[in-house]
Amino acid sequence: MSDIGVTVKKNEAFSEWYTEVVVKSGLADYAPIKGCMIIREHAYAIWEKIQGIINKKIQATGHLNVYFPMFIPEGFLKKEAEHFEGFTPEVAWVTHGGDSPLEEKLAVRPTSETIMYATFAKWIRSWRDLPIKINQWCNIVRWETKATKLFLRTREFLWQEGHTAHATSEEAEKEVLYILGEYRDLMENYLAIPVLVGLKSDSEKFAGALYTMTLEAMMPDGKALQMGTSHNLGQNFAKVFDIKFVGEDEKDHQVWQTSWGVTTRLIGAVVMVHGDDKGLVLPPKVAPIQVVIVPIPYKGADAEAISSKAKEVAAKLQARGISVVLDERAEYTPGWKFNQWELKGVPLRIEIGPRDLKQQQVTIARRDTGQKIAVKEEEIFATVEKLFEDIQNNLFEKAKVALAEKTFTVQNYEEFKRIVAEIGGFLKVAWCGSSECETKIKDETGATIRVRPLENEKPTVTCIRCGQKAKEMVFFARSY
RNA sequence: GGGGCUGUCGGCUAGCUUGGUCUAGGCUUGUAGACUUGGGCUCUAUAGACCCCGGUUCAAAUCCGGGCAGCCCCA
Repeated sequence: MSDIGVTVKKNEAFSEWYTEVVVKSGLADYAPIKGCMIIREHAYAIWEKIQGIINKKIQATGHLNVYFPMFIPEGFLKKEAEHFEGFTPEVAWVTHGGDSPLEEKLAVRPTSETIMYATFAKWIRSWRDLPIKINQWCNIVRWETKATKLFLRTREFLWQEGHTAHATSEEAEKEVLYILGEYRDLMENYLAIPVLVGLKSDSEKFAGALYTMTLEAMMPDGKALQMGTSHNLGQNFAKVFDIKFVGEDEKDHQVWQTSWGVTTRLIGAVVMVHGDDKGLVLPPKVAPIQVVIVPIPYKGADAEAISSKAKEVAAKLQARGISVVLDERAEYTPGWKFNQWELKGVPLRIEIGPRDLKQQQVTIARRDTGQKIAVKEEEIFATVEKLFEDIQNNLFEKAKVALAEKTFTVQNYEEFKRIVAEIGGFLKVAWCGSSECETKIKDETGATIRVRPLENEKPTVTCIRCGQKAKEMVFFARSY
């Protein structure tokens, strides 16, 4: 284990800073397989927090967890042409069992629509079987050929994928928006990361979907990060997998479907958005360890009394549902511990030393601001709760400011190019709606349409690229 | 997709340009002990490395080729 802290500054060498923080804080490690990562204890604990939040949300609305095989027969993938075309370049194939070649090669799932929907066709016969609302937590393999980056782009990652089938188009549409709303709540109110929400353009939508809704965040280096997607699949898969039911009208109908997911990439976003030169900064709502208590047992001080006070405080906080670590390791100095827990992003640190004991108080330090305050013993819990709220809000507010600072409205293509090249960020522009302009802008600047916002305002100017009549205002950015 | 850079103890690195006292040095870390503890204490002892394959050469960490891996920049 390396115990040396972060050696580069976030605003000087962002990419290296990110890698250092991820590795040194114990979130992840490089795996001995190219493009793959080891998700370590700390990151997995954050992932479990995210799982808890999502499970609670979706289970409250009748979605249940399942598990489907990770192998998908080639024939399944091929059924929906656009889907197959979209995913086949990065599918990992299983071709042999032991030494014997398989009759039909198997894809290691790049996503599970096809294997699930082949099964839906068996499960669904009547309108009474609908809706189907399932979700699975699993790993996904997409054999990236581009440079990989811890959490943001790896060949294998973890996600949840929700899949639903409905009797009507309206129901499916409602589901897509419902999930979008819950994702937004997760990202903004738990991860403290503001997002732009809206539609993907046709060239960026999910392969096989009618349309894709997306949530996009802005990273400090000016690149956008797709945080989650919710797809309306329409009847595209229902047609090819023949998923039909007899309706109340006694006629055959095809189902309407949705799928939606978020991945471990969210953890990378938290690192990038909130982290600082000392390491991680975790929002209290998703911090696996919310409070660390560091006793300061001076020589000659009553170490026994300090230790028992620390235990007492820890127990009281734990009893109220707060996740606490009491760091009584004698072999490390307090200063060393401060640095280590700061690297790991623990939101609050409570110091208890002789001075505190004498005055029946503790010292509480905030991770986000570094501010230290003395708190009377009887006020510890209330103060901790209050500080959690403050930190959670502070992180979100800071991220909102950062997003606003990196959002530009431009009407001139030269200025557009300059901002993309020099600053990055989201560029709000008028767009004619043609994929030609979209492609040209991508080729000329590297920026793509990240979001077509839901609450669309009518453009008052012409298309940024072609100067023709504009259809809508969209957000361009370069992205991860 | 294109270009560039880099691989040395667990981590960070010196050495490489100009092959030879390199028997590979330092810091950090690990282990044992002592001393300490309000911001990465100090001391002692000890452990630990030239990415892999091939080539050139009397001689390779150093030069050449290939592989693998990582990073950066551009699209």
